Amino acid sequence: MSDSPSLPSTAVAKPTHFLADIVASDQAAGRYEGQVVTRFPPEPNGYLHIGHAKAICTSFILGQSFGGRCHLRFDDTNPETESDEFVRSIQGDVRWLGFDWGEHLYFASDFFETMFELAIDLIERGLAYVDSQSGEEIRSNRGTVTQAGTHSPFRDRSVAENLELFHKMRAGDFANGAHVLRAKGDMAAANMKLRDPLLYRIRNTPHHRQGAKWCIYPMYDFAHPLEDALEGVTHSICTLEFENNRDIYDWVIDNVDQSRLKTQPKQYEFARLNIGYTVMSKRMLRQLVEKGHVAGWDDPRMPTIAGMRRRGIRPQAVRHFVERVGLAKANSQVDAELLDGSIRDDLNFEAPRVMCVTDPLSVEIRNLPEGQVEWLDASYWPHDVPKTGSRQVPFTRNLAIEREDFAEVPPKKWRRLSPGAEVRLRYGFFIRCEEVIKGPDGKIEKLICSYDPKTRGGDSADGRKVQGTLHWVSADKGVPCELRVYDRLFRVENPGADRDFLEDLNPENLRVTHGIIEPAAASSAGLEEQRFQFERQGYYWADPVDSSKDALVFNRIVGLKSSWSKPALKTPAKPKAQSKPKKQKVGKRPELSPELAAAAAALQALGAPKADAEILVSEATLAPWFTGAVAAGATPKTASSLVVNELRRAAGDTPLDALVCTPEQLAELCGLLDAGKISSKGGKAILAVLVEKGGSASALMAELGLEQISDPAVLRPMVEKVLADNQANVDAYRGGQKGLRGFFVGQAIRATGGKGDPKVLQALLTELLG
RNA sequence: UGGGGCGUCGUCAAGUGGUAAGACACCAGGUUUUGAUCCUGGCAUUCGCAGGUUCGAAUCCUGCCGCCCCAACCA
Repeated sequence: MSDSPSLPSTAVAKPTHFLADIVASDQAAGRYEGQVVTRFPPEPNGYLHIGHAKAICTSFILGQSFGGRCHLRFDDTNPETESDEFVRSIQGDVRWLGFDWGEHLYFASDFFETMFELAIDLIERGLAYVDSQSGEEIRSNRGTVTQAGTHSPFRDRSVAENLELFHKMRAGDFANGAHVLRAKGDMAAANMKLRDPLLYRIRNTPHHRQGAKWCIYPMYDFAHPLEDALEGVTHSICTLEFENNRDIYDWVIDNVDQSRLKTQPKQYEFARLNIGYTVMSKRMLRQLVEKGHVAGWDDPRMPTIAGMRRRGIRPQAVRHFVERVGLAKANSQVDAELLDGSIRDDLNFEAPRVMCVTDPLSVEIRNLPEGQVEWLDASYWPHDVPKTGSRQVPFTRNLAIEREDFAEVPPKKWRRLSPGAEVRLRYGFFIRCEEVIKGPDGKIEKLICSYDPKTRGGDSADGRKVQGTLHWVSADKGVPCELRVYDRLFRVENPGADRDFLEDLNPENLRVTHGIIEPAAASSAGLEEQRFQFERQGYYWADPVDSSKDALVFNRIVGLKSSWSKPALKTPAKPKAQSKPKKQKVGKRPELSPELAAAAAALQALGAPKADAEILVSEATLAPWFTGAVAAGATPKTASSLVVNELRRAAGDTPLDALVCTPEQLAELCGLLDAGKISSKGGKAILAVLVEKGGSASALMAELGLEQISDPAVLRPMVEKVLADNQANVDAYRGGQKGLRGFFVGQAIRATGGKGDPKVLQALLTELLG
């Protein structure tokens, strides 16, 4: 679009999901003059969460990758819950994710005047009326899912009266709820949303952007399509629960004054994101904050964008996660592990490795004199991260190691420290534990160790091996710090499924410890959003709110994956593959009514198989095709099969009694099929043309070149060539990979230009492949 | 219950009549001064179930089963 050069469209890879298919085909068909405009339309009444991130990424990337754009629009049509605070936080969150709406920032409220005019126009054309029923009356007169609603007694008010009332509504002459504006829909519609949907309601409440200008506000179903159309949106993407609203969306677009609309957008729905062990609903998130279960909307345990940001997750990780999750229409719940994995993948190449002991146990190096400092060079990066850089780490007499890295009685396969054992201190020396000092309560207070000066850097001169490598920090030179280790917010995968969701809260979703960090890391913590990997512990960064130079506070962003856990604490793995119940009860096929049964029997008498006959009588337009074709000489079985299995699909949206072809033409096609002149595939190709244009089946066969080749002598060399050209697959097939059969059939059919008789081809293949 | 959707590996998800992609998880080996990373290999004879059509069906037809959404003056 010429007026919007703001979004670089080249950098974004094209997605491959179903919405991308729709956009691509719209562009190919030249709809919207090839333009693609999407929008992200949050209501400013809460903070954005990771579910919104999916919607944001989807809409922005879809727009950008097809050379279009994506708008940010605030759907602020309900003044009672909305505020500027949310407008600001949402903008910040979208920007943080890396998206830019350029000049295309909109507010539904900026369109209020236009919407009002459009509503007036609807009233003038008799398509909307002012209803003065109470809310309760409106509800009860709407009917139920199985019963039609009843018309409002006010439905037939004159245009003049409607106009007058609506203007008075706007003027503030009425109390909340006194009147509403409704569209004249269909009170008997199966889709409840179409039963005279509400367009406007009275709300004597000031609006966060419009002030006291309005006291009537448009409803979502009226406002949303208009916002889209007024902005020039082409593809309006939302979540599955709006599927039922699509009909009104279209109604509004179709019935409103067309000259005011920039585009005629269409709505498409995708499945919202769900993740295990957390909640995503605004209501539940608000409760967590308001009841103090978390410290705020940006608490690092929250699935909010603000929470993730404060936790230290980078937007790149979120975007990668959304990409991995995919996009479809099936309700689903993503494994929480996928998010963690995405965060680790991102940080693995971003975070320099440093050492921090999160739960210190004192170690005294007996043979290193007090005051002596061995400075050791330590790389910031492991061998497989292509980055360079290192720092000096002090090794002194008093050290700290992780309390859980020592076991007085080591379990099997223990690769850490234990009495008498030797381990390597990373980048440092080998040490051996010689003495364990306990306090009066029996708790281990200190380990007395010796170090081997000849192992400086971590390699022994004599080639002796050590059972493991531990991270450590000099207690003399290290810096104390607070560590906040976050775990899953909830202890069950589906919070609230069996009880109040608050009872499912994980009591250990935050563990605070006091540790010690090496000096080099301490001095760069908090600088330029510095993230670290604390070796063998996880990824951390300084909390942006609570950490300071004098009092370091680190958030654990995500732990490292570990294939080791203490046997006693080993978390029970997910219940292993409880394979689904293979059998399920099969339902009964409903009985045919006596009339239909008689009709079916008559068709059976004509030669139709029983199952086909029952289907043929199920729709009035179906049976004539069968009887007509049989009357024209078609074999009953072929005719019924064609009508039942193929005709309707080939007809598409065209009613069967409006097709241009005739039962006689169908009969001719049956004859070709029966005579083996064409394959079933060729028959379908002909049928597709027949329903569109009609004509002679045999003429079409000649025209389309579909006449079947059935002579084995002609086909054999072609099949032989296919096998010769695919020797590797032949070997694999003979080696037992029988699935390749389909590959050969496909190849053989292609080799014959689609004309080879599949039956003969199959026989040849059987013979030649053995 | 009427209507609208959706069922493909433990979890997501491609595939629309011709070899059941890929990712995460998992398992087994290898590298490793992080029990991490990385590398290699394995991981759906079968697509909710049952019939039918077809040389050939996850894909077409019929029926059934299961889950989600809709009866706010919320969005």
